[in-house]
Amino acid sequence: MPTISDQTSEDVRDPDLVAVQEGPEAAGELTRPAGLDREKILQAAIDFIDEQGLAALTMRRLGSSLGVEAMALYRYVPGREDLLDGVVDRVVETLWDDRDGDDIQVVDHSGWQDYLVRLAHGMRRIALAHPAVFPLVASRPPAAPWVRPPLRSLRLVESFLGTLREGGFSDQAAVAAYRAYSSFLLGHLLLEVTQIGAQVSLLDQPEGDEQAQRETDMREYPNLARTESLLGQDKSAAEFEESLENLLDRLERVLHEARNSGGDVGDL
Amino acid sequence: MPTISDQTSEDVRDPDLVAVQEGPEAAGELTRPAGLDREKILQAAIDFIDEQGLAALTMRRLGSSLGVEAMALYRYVPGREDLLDGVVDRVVETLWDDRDGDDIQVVDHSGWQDYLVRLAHGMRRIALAHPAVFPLVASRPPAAPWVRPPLRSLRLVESFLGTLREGGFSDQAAVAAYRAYSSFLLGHLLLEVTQIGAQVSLLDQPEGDEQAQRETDMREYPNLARTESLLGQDKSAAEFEESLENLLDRLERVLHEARNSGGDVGDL
DNA sequence: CGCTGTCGTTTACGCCGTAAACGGAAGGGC
DNA sequence: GCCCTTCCGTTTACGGCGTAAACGACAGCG
Repeated sequence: MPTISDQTSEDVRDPDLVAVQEGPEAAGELTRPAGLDREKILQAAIDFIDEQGLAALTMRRLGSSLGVEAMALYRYVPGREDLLDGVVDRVVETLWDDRDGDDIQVVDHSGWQDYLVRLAHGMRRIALAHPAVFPLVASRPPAAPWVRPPLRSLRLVESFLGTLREGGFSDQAAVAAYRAYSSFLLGHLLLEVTQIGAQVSLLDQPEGDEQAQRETDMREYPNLARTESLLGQDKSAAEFEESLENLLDRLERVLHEARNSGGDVGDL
Repeated sequence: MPTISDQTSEDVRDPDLVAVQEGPEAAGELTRPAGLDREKILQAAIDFIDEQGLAALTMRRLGSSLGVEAMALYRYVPGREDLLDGVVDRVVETLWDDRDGDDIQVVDHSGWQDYLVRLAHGMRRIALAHPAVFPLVASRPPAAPWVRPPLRSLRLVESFLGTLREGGFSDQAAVAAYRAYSSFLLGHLLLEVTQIGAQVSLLDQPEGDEQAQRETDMREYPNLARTESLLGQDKSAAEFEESLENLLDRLERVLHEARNSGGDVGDL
């Protein structure tokens, strides 16, 4: 499907120009995706995963979603694996596009706590915006062993460490905080998007006799049966804030203890 | 490699019985993998992933690792996806085989704190024993939306909730603890096995001129450059204990506050 | 006009998951 | 002994995958 009918703005233009199929640079960059480039392909891949899921993404299908044969993609992308890496990079980079994103890169924050809160909210926004892409962000092998998902870029880790240093953390404490923080973020966000995916996939196959089967299942699990409605509730947002605050408290405690007792700045 | 040489106990047996290729039930279940069954296939898949990685696992290769054509597997396993589900189940079930595993299912513990510590150590043992399988444990869609990886079985969640109830938690607090605990476990363990994988994969391609390239990279990242050796250190075990203790402290605080102030047992 | 470089297409290959038909041995009733 | 069913691994086959390589078509430029 090459972008619905035959276009609107083009039909008005000079006939001979239209006849030669429209040069790629004419009419700005808001035309249809006729001319390929790497960014357009990556964005199309992100959209595709958001809509059809990661498993459905193949080079052939991605190509045809761009109105092009699969092999055309290989002029801009070395292969499927590199495409996925590019998708991850591009998604993570949207962190800087955020209203809060600007503040993250600016050196002058309202303190490291503010920075960590903004960063956490930014990553959560990304995860929720692309729940089907986030597992990729979480599990693709990082550039270096110490680049921990979901904080997947050197630039980001650099700003993280710099901010904590300015906040009074020693190098050791900053690194320890980086690790604790990334564990928290990854665990919470991955579970949150997994839950979204599971809820969606359960709607597909309602099954006929779930009632009888469930009761026999639940007979052996009284605690599950009793708390089922509680377990089903989604309080992700509140739990996220709670866990985040707890982590900040913990970091603050470490920081103050280190200040008061001089010596060992400790491993958090 | 069909379990070293040709066996010991079989060679002693009556020749004509041995000649007819050995019936599947004879000589116990410790014979070579001649007769297939679902458990043998799942174990072979786990071994295969541990050795060659998840991406290398195909039905054809798994078959030939068992000395059999790919299609033979389909008599015991409905398809590849179900095979992977089976792998996850089987790996998680080894939790009960542990020395501590026995204690986990026994009702009478030395308190819920002890239970949570044993459970955490048990899951960590599994993750480290099968680092290439663990991402599967982390990311496969769970049976129900509220079954949160890596605590992937109803039985496990049931015993978790039951233990906390016995420890004095309200249903709400127990469920909240379950969520906080699974987030912590998933985040920490997934990052720990990712790091293992990354270190291994970096050894494959040492590259010639990494020195010059790294320095140009690092010029823009002073905090990274300064803390590089710290970032490279692996203190996963200590951090795991630290985070776990912190989580237990937090839960304990919630529990006591709820006891003293009666009313709202809160969301942790 | 023809040369050259750019970019999408065509063709082809080997591997994948798996449906379906097949063959041959095991075991049980006559 | 025989045959017949049942079990279980193999063979064959199909469509889809990632991607290497050859192939036009067309734009810009001499």
